[in-house]
Amino acid sequence: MSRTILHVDMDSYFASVEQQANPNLRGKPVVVTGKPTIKSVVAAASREAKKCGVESAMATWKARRKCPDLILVPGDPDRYEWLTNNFFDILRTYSPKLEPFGVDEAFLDVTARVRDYRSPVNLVKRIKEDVEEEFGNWITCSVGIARNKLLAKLASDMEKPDGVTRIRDDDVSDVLKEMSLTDLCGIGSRTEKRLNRLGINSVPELGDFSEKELKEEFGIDGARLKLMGQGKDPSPVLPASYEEEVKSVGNSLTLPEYKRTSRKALPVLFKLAQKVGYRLRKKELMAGTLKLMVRDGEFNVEGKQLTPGRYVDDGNLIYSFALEIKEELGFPATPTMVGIRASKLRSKGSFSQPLLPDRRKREELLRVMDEVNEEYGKGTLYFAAQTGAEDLLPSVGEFKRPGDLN
DNA sequence: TCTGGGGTCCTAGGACCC
DNA sequence: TCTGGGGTCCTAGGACCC
Repeated sequence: MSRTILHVDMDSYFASVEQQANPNLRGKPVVVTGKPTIKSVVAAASREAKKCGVESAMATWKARRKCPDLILVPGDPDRYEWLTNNFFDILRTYSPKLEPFGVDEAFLDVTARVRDYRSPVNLVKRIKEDVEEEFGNWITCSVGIARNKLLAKLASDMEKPDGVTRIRDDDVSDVLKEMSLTDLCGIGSRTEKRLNRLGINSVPELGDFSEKELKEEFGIDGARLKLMGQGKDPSPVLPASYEEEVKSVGNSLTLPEYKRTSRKALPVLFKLAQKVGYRLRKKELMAGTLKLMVRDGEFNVEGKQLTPGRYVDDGNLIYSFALEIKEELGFPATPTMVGIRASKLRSKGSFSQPLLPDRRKREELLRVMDEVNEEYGKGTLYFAAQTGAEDLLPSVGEFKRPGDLN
């Protein structure tokens, strides 16, 4: 039976949220960045900024050159996440089969509900009305309608912002002719190059290509690629909540030039460890695996992970394990980025053993620190080592006294 | 004026256990 | 003593997405 799948994509999400919240920003070229410095990059551009050629992932200095009046706004991830959950809740009232795709997109299988609205387009109109009612008229979404996720995603991109695009079954081959290989979600620049080497330069060519040869080149992905070339995608919409889906929590930072030595990078690593720890605690998660990543001067990224046999959510411990990994991994002479990622996550509630007194005190300390920082602003309380004084940093093995072990 | 920062999924090999 | 095969966990690395 034919399915009806929607792909709902918020337009210029972060930027629209800021414009909705602050009327002074409306109608103006706005860009949301991590930090509002000229060295960062564009996380989201308002439609006005896009008109001057500003794109996401563009360096802010470049964006400013394209658009001298550009307003930089620091992002507020917590607020976006909160809004995202509301957004998904709205969509769920139309179908429980909701699959979040990033923070501002979702697939929705409305096959069973289309009849109630006479046509999928009518159903989408209702969704758009709900979104406007909930978020205000500055926040809009674009929706693609098609028989599968691949095509729905393609469709939502065809008319933006505030668009509704339906790809009917009869139109699939005409639409695919107009698309480039990388327009298909799942084909990036690397895969495109490999396809080109096989003589495949367009989507229909991919669909017609020998499956056997595709499998020889891409292994198990070969069959999927051929289907993609034909506009086919059997994958189901997998219901999940945004929260449930978190598989890892990590932070990384490109080092400013004067910190690109092994020694100077350590305080940065310590800060990142604290940040990862804080985020884990806030989500009430513990991590069983930690990964340390470094990028060298040639932009090669190397990583090494460790599963220490215990679960952690304490930044100092995370740092301590990161140091252990570093001893094995070694650091490049000129590290340009460092990062820590925590995975193998378990909810804190699933640990039932009573804590040893040392551990309990430590937990209490962190809880108080987190509370103070939430109440009075980030960075109100921090460990002395976070000031960047290298001699205050914990060393390998610290925080791992016997009493600390599970 | 090279190239941020947050993620996901997949594969493949090795260790270990039954 | 030698043998096979399956399952699971861990790690490294690649590719892709927003």
